[in-house]
Amino acid sequence: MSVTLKEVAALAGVSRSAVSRTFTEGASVSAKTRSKVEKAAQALGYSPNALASSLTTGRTKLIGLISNNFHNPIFLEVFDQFTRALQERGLRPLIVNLTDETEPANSVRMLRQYSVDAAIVASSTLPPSFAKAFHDAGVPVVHTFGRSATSPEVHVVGIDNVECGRMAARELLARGYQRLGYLGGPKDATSALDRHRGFMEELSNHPDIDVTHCFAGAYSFEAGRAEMLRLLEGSPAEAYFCGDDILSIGALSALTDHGLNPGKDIGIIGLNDMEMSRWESVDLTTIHQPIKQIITSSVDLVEEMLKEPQRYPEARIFPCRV
Amino acid sequence: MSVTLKEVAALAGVSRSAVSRTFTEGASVSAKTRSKVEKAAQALGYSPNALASSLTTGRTKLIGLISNNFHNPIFLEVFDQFTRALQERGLRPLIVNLTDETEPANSVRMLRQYSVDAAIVASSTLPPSFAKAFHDAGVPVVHTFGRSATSPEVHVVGIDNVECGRMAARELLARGYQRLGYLGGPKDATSALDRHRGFMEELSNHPDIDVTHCFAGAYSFEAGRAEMLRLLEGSPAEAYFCGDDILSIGALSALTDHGLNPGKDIGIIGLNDMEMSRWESVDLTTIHQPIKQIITSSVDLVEEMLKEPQRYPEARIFPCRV
DNA sequence: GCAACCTTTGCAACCGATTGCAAGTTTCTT
DNA sequence: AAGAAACTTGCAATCGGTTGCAAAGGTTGC
Repeated sequence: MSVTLKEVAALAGVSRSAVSRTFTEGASVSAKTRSKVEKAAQALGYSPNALASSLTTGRTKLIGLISNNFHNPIFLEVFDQFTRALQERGLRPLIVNLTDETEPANSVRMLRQYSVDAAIVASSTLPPSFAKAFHDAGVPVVHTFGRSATSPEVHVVGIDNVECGRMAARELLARGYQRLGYLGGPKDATSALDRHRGFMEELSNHPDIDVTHCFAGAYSFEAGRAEMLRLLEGSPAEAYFCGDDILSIGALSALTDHGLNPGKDIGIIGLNDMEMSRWESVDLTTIHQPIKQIITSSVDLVEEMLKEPQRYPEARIFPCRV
Repeated sequence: MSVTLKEVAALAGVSRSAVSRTFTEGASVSAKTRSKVEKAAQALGYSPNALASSLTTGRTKLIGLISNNFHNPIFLEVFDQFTRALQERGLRPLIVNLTDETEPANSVRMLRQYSVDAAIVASSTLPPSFAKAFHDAGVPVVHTFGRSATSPEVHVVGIDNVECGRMAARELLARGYQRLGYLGGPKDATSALDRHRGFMEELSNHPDIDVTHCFAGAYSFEAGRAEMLRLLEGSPAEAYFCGDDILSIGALSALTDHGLNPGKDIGIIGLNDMEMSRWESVDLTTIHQPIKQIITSSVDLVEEMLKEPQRYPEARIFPCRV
């Protein structure tokens, strides 16, 4: 089917080792044989089989990219950045879609079958224990968008969600709102829980402020919208902090439908910096998460782990801004 | 590092072949040895190395998934569906992000290095020649969202974009508009060109209708919005057919900003059925593309090609509806 | 011109599996 | 109970590469 080392060696009139060495960085080959080999390889259209060589070298350059978040539009950008960052470094992303699956066992087995060099868990709705399962199986792992505090067992790259919650609280206070609300989603996202915690923490210093909370049924436009509509039936707060931009957009849509003016009648502050939030003519106030840096840093970390697998777990936390 | 066949064989007290056969569908092993092997494998936590076996079997179950479309939100769903459909069938997606890259040579080489069993080119902005490069290199390929007409050389799965253009024209005519416009994007998307052609074709039967066209600078919200704003400066048509929903949404936003009421003051018809189009309180009329079926069918086709590589190229075209 | 050294090269073993073949077992016929 | 047929099993070669080792070749110094 495809051209092999042997055929190139035969054509070039050298041994198989010579061919192998020509394509190996830093191996000992004379200029003369190298050029003979290169000519032969060119003629036959040869390129080395990465999988076969991985057998002896123990490196596949395959990186498992694992996520369960295929609905939040922000993740399209996440995948874009990840795939590009990986391929720029000569690594290949092997995707695992975890929708409807929370058990790590399967993914771990699959990725070990393909001998990935490392895995990236990109999700805030997967528990730290999930990432740890890879670590325990001997697969170097980075948990991107993970929570730092409770898992010093694996590398984590992300933001300080508690601090983001505080920021949101401070921002709304600064704008003079008196009755605040938190609009969150399902409790399985550790990130949103942390944001909630930070929000409450900050407000506990202001006993005069009235604060309520409520939770939508999912992290989705529909759920955010439905929840806000429900709130509008009763007596809503003056401003809400939404656990995620996708909820914010839903909530905004509900406000508009009710003829309310977001930012004037009811304040909304989101988090994630979705491209869409800039689209809306009413510009949503949002807390910016430096996605690009987070991802670059995650991939850096992966590369470092390839060199030094036993590296001590590290948390890289990036600051956010309103 | 990880457990190998040999160790399992040693523990179970059988030959390596016996172990290999217990993990191979339809191989000849007695119940007794099978159970011995399974027990040993269990104890050691063994699972076969897919890459090593690919060496002899010639099958990796790796499928290249190639796209350059990481900005249109509809593609998050596309990736979701593709990755799930592939993994349900025991295949693994190896992603290639083609942003800023139009030369097939690199991707072809890379995917051959990893001996992918097949490739899926998922994009309407990549030329048929791109997909053909894989075919020529001996890699079975399916071009999803490709154009059927001019490339009987590779398998194509998608919709009839010309017919979609006609549908849009008929729909707008049925609503009684007299002055119609086409709002397209850059000319590199064959899909949008075909839609344009169908639109014009249909209208050529109605010489009494006034038709204009214009092109936005990109397939993006911003570009659609900017172009519509520009149109509103002059004397816009009564209704527009947009080459893609993302343009439609941008255009809608422009209308709203001008205090116009989409659907009443100016009609807009889009194409792609973005989730977002349902979000807008003003519901955008859009031509629905059966994404899920298209993808399932693409993956079916990939599977069939694995069995029968020389299969004659086929175009699978799905109907759309308004 | 010779010894000591460094570079280049091929041999052969190995990575982790699969598989054709032939020998050994078991089961079925008659 | 003997022979045929069917099933199991291990050996050894193979897939496409890599790499330690030792021999061969080339330099250098004296």
